[in-house]
Amino acid sequence: MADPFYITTAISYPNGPPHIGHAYEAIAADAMARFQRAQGRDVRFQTGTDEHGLKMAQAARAEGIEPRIFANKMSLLFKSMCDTLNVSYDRFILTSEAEHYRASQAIWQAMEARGDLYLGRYEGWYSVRDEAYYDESEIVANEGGEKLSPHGTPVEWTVEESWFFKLSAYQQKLLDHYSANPGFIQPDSRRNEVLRFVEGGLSDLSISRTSFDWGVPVPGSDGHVMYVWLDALTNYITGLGYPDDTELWRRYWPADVHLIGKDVVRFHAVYWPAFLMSAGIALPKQVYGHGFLLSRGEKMSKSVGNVVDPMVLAERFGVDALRYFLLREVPFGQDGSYSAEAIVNRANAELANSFGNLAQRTLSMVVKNLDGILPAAGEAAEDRELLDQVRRAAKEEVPEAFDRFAFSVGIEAWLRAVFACNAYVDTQAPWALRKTDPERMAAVLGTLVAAVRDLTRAIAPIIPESADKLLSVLDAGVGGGPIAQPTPLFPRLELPEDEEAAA
RNA sequence: GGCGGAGUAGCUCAGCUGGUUAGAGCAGCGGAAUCAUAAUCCGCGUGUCGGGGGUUCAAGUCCCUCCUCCGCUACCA
Repeated sequence: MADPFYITTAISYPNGPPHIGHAYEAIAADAMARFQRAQGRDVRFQTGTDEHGLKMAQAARAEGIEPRIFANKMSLLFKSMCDTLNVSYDRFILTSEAEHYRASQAIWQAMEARGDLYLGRYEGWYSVRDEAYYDESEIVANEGGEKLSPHGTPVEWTVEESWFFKLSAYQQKLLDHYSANPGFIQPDSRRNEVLRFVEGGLSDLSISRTSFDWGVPVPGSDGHVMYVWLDALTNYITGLGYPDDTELWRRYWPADVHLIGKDVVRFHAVYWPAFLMSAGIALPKQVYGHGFLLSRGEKMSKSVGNVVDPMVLAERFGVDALRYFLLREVPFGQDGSYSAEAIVNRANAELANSFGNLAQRTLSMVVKNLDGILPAAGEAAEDRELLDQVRRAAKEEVPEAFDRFAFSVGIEAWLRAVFACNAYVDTQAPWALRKTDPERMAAVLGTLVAAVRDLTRAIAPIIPESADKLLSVLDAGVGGGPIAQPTPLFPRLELPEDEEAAA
């Protein structure tokens, strides 16, 4: 049986609709999942939403509905985003599901049985109106000397009973794990930050709350619900059937990679492995913290009004153009910049003009001059040379890069091969051969067909819909039957009027 | 404050353990071609490699220092 590969995204916090960052992570994880499937791995891919915690409870209250109703409603937006973007998840998990409660309580009890949990007191500046604790550094005083939260609400020093996890006991174990598994946290820049953080010492972690009740109840401790991150992280094993000894569990745990944003690296690279060690569960093989997408170089925020709705982009530019852009433009792991004109430029130059047009001109000539019958690849030196180059890109360079999340690197290698094909077309000039040497023309077109097929398969994880469309045309000709007159794969995009003004 | 990263052509960036005339893509300019979504191909890049100092036969590439930006983290008020 094929080698298993379990990949997860972080679960999204749906206190608002999905933004481009959620789409980015889902698309990257999907590209990896599709790539690994194409490599023959037995892939399990999980994503979902994280619905507990104070902010969700507050957002629900603002809409005047129950947290659970609100959560389910918002979660649907994320699921439908994934569906629209062709994100091929096997499991879309909701942390409000009953089985997730069971899994979260089970891991709690396993940690408790280890002796790592104790009841203590959590103290801090608490705002009754916000139902939230604020750090000392966030507190400001007004003219009367009254302490205020960042939102201007009064705060008071509050002491609350809370369960704690002995995170401090895991400092050395974590450091040992990091050094024994250098690839555990990627990229290296994130790894170094985590190392320094852990080396600096770990405090015990407050893992329950009594100030609100929208969460997983702590077993045997009325009034306490679990700290939202404890239950959120548990989603990765809930989805495999934990705590039951299921087939999924035996097959896919430990996960191959948790793909997450750089903002939540600490939760995944410090807290989660410590929880798992405590519960006696194997650790995931890798935590990969990707970068953020910036809007024209600036952080997206609701107040600036530059938050981008991925569904609008997909509608405007096409799902594959969007997927391609996000993975092509930004070196994965780093922050990157997005803009409408950048999408249009990439999609037009690389997808429509270079690759789409290569397929179009090739297939058009096959239909027009060979009655749509796919010819065999040529045997001349220049034919072999081209195919060698294409195959080196498609079967070595692209997979090597994709395997380590270096999507932009792989796509660049792919593009160089596409350029080589276009140069080959111009050099060979099959339209001239049509009159002088029809056999040679067929050999040239056959070479191109073979090249296009390899290139399409290589890029399929990035642009699955378009790749499938093209491959189905090519496959139709495999039995010797004629292929139909092709239609352009990628429309040339126009920059929308309002974006032109903004540019 | 501490730790880390970055500052290279108009733009985005490559440049590994120091070594031939510092590179790529995009944009721009010139030319060719006309099969194709006016889509392609070929040619053209003298930039104080952030500033200053130093080590070396030789430094974007090492050392010191200064400036700017970013990330993680600490702390004071």
